[in-house]
Amino acid sequence: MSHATAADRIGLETAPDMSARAIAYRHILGEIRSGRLPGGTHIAAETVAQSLGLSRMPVREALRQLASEGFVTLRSNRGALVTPLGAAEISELYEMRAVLEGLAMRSVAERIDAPGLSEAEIALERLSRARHDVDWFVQAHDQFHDALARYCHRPRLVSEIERIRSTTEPYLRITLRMSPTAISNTVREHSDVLEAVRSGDPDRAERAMRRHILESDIADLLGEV
Amino acid sequence: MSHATAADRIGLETAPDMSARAIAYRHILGEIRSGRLPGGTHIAAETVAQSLGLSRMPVREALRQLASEGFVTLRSNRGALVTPLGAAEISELYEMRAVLEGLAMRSVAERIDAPGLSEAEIALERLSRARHDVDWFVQAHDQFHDALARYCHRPRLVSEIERIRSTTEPYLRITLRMSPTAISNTVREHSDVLEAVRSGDPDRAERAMRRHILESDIADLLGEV
DNA sequence: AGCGCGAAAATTGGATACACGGATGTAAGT
DNA sequence: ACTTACATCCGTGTATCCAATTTTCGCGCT
Repeated sequence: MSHATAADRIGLETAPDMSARAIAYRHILGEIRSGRLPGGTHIAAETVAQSLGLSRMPVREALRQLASEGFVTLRSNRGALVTPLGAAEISELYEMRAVLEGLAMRSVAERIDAPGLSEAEIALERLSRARHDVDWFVQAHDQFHDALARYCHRPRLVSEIERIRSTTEPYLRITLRMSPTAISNTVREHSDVLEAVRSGDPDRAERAMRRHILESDIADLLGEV
Repeated sequence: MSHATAADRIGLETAPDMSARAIAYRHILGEIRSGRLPGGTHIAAETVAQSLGLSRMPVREALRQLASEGFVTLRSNRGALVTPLGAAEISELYEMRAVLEGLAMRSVAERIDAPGLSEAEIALERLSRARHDVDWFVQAHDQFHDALARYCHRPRLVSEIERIRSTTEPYLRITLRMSPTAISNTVREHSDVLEAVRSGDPDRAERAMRRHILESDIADLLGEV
């Protein structure tokens, strides 16, 4: 594995001694999240195996895992397919993330400390510098949400939220490329959420996050892809 | 495959032409959900393969899938382990299910029709006949929740709810065996939920389901396992 | 007798090989 | 010329085989 894979480019750290399955998993997931493999694309296990220099087996297992996480769809005897999401499914995923991340903010509001708040503020700062850079925006956006969510002390909840956010990421990128002005409005939305969390009131923090995810400008635009 | 596997006993339908991977998946999941494989149990791929009359490969893929769904934990080069859940993790899963199933009830309240309501009533009727039969209770309980959830028209939300409920099922069984009287109280709780859904008010339906899952007698008992 | 080191056995991860099923292209018949 | 049936090919699903790592058991040492 000398050449850089897609995983490197989206910030997934790459350990030197990774299992072949993990290599395949990160590579394919990176290609999907970045949008280089659009919904509906057929993924041939053999092709991926050859381009990564390993056999079909770990690739198969990676695809199986990606399928159970919803990133790809397996049709029996017909291989894998990047799961295409329609407008209804995207809004379904946004609704799920809204209630889960709202739940997380309840305990985050009660637990977060100074380092956590300043990490969120740093991410917010980076968000405001994103301008028209989609990669920069997505990374800062993830950093903001992750920084807060981590403080809920609920590992399964956190990884579920991250999974859902990853699933909709390619469509977020498309939306941002089509409507670059949407980026600027989000800084205010996120600072409202941060303010609600800082207040320490669980109900207010939950409401703020739910509202942010469901009623943001971007959420409105996403349905139109 | 002549002998009955665990999957048969918990109501997973068994198609005659199932892939070896699907057979292994259903078998292991059935053993875990039923509680015959308690948390912490080591699952040897070779053993499972032999007892089902197939090779290790499809078993490995089944374990990989179960791992990505949280039922088992894989430690590299050290095989699979039935994921043991502590009190904190169980209540985390209950919280997640509460907000997700609450979300589902919002659109269920607006969409459900006469057949849906009567299916839920039939399940409620069966619940009231469960008495001390844990298997009967779990099946009727699943039927009630699934009958309602299906009407939200959000397939990912539904399967996520079912996955979480499956994950906590073995601990529910333990709790019920220890406190058989808990069963009788649940009929009233569920009929309250049904009433809220029948009212057609999304806010009321969501609140009722959230409250039911988080504050039921059983939820209180689960932490004590 | 207890602890530690080392070798053997078992088990997992990965690769190669084989069988089955679906898809495509060609040829024959209408 | 168009449709249909058959054969071939490509790709997936499963099994067997090999390598590597972990675990266990036995032996020697303190």
